[in-house]
Amino acid sequence: MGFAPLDPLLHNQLRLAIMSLLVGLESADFNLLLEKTGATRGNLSVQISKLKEAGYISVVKGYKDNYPNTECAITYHGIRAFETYVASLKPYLGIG
Amino acid sequence: MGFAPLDPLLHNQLRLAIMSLLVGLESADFNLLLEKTGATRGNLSVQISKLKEAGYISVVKGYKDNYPNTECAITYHGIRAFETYVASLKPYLGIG
DNA sequence: ATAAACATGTTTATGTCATAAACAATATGA
DNA sequence: TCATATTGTTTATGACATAAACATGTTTAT
Repeated sequence: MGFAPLDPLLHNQLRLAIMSLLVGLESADFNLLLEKTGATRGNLSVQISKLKEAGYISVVKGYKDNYPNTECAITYHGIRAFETYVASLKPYLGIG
Repeated sequence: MGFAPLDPLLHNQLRLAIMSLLVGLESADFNLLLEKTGATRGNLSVQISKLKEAGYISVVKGYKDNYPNTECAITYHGIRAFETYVASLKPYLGIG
């Protein structure tokens, strides 16, 4: 029942929300994440970059209806990290 | 299933560990928290101060075996905040 | 008795990070 | 063509987490 270290990348409200959404979706574009998380565009852009940098999500830039479109999806590595984070966090919360 | 804001004071590994320990104990002194959390003294001191400042814990300074001793206990307000935090976090984790 | 080592915390300094504001590029509509 | 909207990126800054340095007193060794 010790306290395991928490992945700093996931221990952040916005990044965690992004990951939480992506584990339940095939993929999500920038605007969907924007709407679901309530973040600002700037912040969302930065945090997507960090998650991509870590290999937790894949990011594909394309176009949709003539406009730029950024499509995000969680990777296998990201799923593993998310699950590990959740498991590590539980003892802190008195769960499990 | 929206993402509620997370209490920034509790969304920190060390402060959360402190609170997690205190909800399960009558009280704990500085050294016990030090040992159980694995934190440095400086960091522990700072985070205890912040939790006290917020009224989440009470801090009583006394002496034990001739040495300074800092005894911490969670307050009712702290318990409420912790429970709220846990409840708010669950949707992020896909729990409940 | 004095110095060295130990015990318990606090304060300060600094590098990192989260965030919003400013910017860029393109598209659409009047 | 000018203004406005859409989609995102870059930058600037203020807050924060952390460790190092410091302060105060105690015990032990000599």
